[in-house]
Amino acid sequence: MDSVASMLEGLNAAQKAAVTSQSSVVQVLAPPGSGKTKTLTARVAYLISHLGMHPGNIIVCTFTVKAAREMRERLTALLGSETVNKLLLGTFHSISRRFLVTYGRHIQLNEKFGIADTSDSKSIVTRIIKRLGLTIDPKTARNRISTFKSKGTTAEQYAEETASKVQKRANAETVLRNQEIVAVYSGYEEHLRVSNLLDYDDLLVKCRELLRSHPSCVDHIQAVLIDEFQDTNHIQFDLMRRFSSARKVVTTVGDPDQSIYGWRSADVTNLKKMKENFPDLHVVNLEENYRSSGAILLAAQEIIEQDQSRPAKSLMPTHALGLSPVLRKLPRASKEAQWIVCELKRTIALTAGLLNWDDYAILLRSAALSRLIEKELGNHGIPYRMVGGHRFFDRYEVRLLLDYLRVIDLPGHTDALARVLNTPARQIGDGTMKVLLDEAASRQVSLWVIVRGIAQDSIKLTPKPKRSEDGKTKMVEQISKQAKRGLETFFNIIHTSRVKLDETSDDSLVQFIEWVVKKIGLLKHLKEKCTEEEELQGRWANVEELIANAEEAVTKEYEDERIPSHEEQDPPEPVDGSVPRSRVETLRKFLGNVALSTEAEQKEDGASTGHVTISTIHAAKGLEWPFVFIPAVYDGSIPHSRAEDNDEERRLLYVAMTRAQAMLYLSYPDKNSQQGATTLSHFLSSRNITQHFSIAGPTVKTEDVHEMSLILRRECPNVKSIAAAQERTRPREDKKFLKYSYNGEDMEYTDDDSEAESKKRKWNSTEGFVPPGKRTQMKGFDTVKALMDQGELSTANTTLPTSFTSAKTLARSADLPPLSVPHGAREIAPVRTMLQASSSSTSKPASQQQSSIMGYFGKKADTTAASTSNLVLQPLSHNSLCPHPGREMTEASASPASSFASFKHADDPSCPKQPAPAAIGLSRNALAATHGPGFKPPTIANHSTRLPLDTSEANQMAESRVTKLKPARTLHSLTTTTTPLGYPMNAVGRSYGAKMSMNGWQNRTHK
DNA sequence: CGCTGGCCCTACGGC
DNA sequence: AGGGCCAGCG
Ligand SMILES: Nc1ncnc2c1ncn2[C@@H]1O[C@H](COP(=O)(O)OP(=O)(O)OP(=O)(O)O)[C@@H](O)[C@H]1O
Repeated sequence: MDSVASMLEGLNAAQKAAVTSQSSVVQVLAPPGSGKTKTLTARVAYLISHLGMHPGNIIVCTFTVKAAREMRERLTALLGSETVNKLLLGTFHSISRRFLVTYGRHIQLNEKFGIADTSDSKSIVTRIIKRLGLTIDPKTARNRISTFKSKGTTAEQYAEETASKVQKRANAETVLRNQEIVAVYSGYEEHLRVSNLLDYDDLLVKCRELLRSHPSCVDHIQAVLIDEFQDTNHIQFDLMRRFSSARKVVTTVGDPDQSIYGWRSADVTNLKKMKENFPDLHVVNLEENYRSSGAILLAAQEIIEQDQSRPAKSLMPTHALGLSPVLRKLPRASKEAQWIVCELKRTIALTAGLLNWDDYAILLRSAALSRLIEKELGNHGIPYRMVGGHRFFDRYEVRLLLDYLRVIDLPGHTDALARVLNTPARQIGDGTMKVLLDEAASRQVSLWVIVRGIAQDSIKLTPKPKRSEDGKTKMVEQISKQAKRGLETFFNIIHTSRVKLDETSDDSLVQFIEWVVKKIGLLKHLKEKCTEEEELQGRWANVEELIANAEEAVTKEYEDERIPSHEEQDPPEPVDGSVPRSRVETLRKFLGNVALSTEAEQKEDGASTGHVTISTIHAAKGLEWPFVFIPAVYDGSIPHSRAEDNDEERRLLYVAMTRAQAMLYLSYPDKNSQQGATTLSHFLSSRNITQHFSIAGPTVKTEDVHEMSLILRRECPNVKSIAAAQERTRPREDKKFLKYSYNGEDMEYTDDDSEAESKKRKWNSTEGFVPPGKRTQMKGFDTVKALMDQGELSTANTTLPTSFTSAKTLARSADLPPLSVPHGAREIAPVRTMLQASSSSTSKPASQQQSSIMGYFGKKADTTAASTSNLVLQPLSHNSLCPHPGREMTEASASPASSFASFKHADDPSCPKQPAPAAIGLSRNALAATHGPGFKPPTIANHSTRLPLDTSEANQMAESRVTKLKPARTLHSLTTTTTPLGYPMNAVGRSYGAKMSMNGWQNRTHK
């Protein structure tokens, strides 16, 4: 079938196996960047176009709103928007919400329910704690309650548990605390119930309740697909089972190493529970990484392998080693921000149009770290966007308007009501508020009923006796005249708005909101609040953005509120898709979307140059960028001082690093914002790690740009424009505060010619940066080059610096099997052999080499390791240096344009027979392999047929490289062959990748 | 009693 | 940046 073929285009064999699996339950377990999401997407397409499933009968769950958006885009490219809009696609929460809106009445749920967001929950909990005079911290209480809910423990169950503990005379203090929690928990649940609110956990809990008692709601569901399964919690697992109960067709993808949501009860063991629940589970592992450069992966791999409990797993780069990642120390956070921006501007200029601002991301452990960076970006007029963290919908002015809308929709929403009742000020202060709330409590009605009653004079509060100054007592109204007037004003706003909302009219939701804004006098209120014009502008712009967002939310064709049941699943062509539902419903849908999305979706204005993304690491999950900066990598920030799970913090760093495609920068300030001295994150401080980093950013030579274009699969700017860019760009080198990184002096490097030297500096964990002259111990990235540079190619000549006392290290490398080869390696052993063999051509000291390779493949040796490992030390023949025979090799060596490495030889007599052609060839090959036999690797020559780049120019480019460019950068390509980075997958009979076993994953998930 | 302004504290992560 | 708290004023 042609459509299937096109659907499978660009997938490797293992991915295809997962996509086309005839097994009903498929689980893809694979490392970052291996194409899990891509596979899941293709599987959806396969289920629809090959197996003929109806898109309306397929549930696709992602973990974040952003991921859902990304998935929607990818699917739309495959299937077209009409099909994709019918899918039940979204987060667990949004899908659950839709089921509850549609069928909630079956479980006595008022389907007009509102959603209690974080600040609602917080204020409810705080109020209860105050009312009961408890001592527990509201945030702790809220977290505990959420944990109970997501594990399925109800308030009653927990109360019983606690009671039984009391009888067992458990620790008195804990019992007391638990009793407080019991009280808050039940009070909280009660409050939600009477306000007709569901909190985030309730959406899942209630949906499960619905499906438990009415499984027929999902009778029509033919397939369930779930991304990022490692971050699902107990209830979500159960929901997955129930969603799929009719056909039991499930596809999940996940990676235990990327589990970063344990703090909200995500449970990695859900991965292993799949096997228990679905014995005929088909497990597919993917091993090739298509995202990142080899150097980035080496560094990231080294990080994750610090986790001792983690089994070794393989992760094969498909790209060349690429540019060395950077780890940089700066004097202060403000300087760190300056350096980042400087480096941003330098690299975007030097890459001559290869990149735009969209290609940069700055990933943060906590959102608060963004402020200095935002300021600096603003100073330089660089467009940026903050994702995650401090939320747009939590801004004062946005929140205020939203709360009004929520009260209009649901006057029983007491918390929202309490927040807006006296904003803008209406003489309804604390005193009045207390009177109103007490009255509501004693009458057992909502606050709204009291407000309405007083405003309409149907409720009159009896005056209370009060002692005046002269000692006499007299009767005083509980509600002052001014307060009463305020209540009337407020009631009027809500009431008339509500009437307007209900009446049939052609007005859109946007017009309605604008009307409400006027009615509130929001602009006037903001004018009074803001002291500066600029602030007002900003806040008003936010209000406008919210309104624009409402328009968008409503015009979205997908996410019909109600889930079409199976009878009506293929409804006759809608008379007119735009027939509006009632405006109340539209408003409710908008408010629901708001509560379930972190950020307002923003439209890009016109033809822009894109924007830099600033994001929390959590929110960056599943995404990728060509250039990634991770500032503030110091202890206390990451791992965060309040984090409970150190391993999870490490995985967080791993996730952040593996977002990068071509270039990765880590940095930290010497002093944190409170002037306290910081230390480099202990995840990064060991020599094993720092060896993977350089101190300064790349020089960005022509060949670097070319290599980046290969990694990014983009067309490479031509030589002329790159040269011109280099001519233009100032500064050309990354030297801002470089000296500080080197010796801790708070001074800026000015223009001088010592960069070349400083560029060679590498990290040393104990001494900071070691000047190149003193450095003798090097591994990994720069080893080969350095050894060549220094002519130190034998063990004897390589002395270890004292800071790197090596007895232990050497022992370690000697004791352990020298190479751990992943399970699947057997299939590609001949190739690997060549690669390993070639690596010894540099006569690197065996111990160094081993630990470097081991570091890549994991500490725990595989059983296959021993046999293969011997090969490392085998002598090699020149032939064996060619890892990809046939056409590829011929091309690589014959066409000057196809390999930079080949020029290295012409140029550099110090390495007469380096296996350099393999380097670029590797990445080319990898590309070719993933694109099938017909694929032409994007060499310059090929570009000339596709680009408006004429042959003479191409020749020029090739020539310029031969004659003019100093091929310093071939180093990294060369190094590619010294570690088993990637392998030419089309060189051997190719059952690579597809392994239907749990492999290394098994160990972890069966713990 | 309520409003306003100023001060300090405090910020992990997100559906 | 926002919330809580206090002082001073209407
Ligand atoms: N077979 C392939 N050939 C070429 N590129 C691929 C292939 N599979 C995936 N990619 C690319 O690799 C990148 C990462 O893919 P994807 O986001 O699906 O990985 P992932 O496993 O979901 O990563 P993560 O675990 O970080 O979410 C994407 O740019 C994707 O287009």
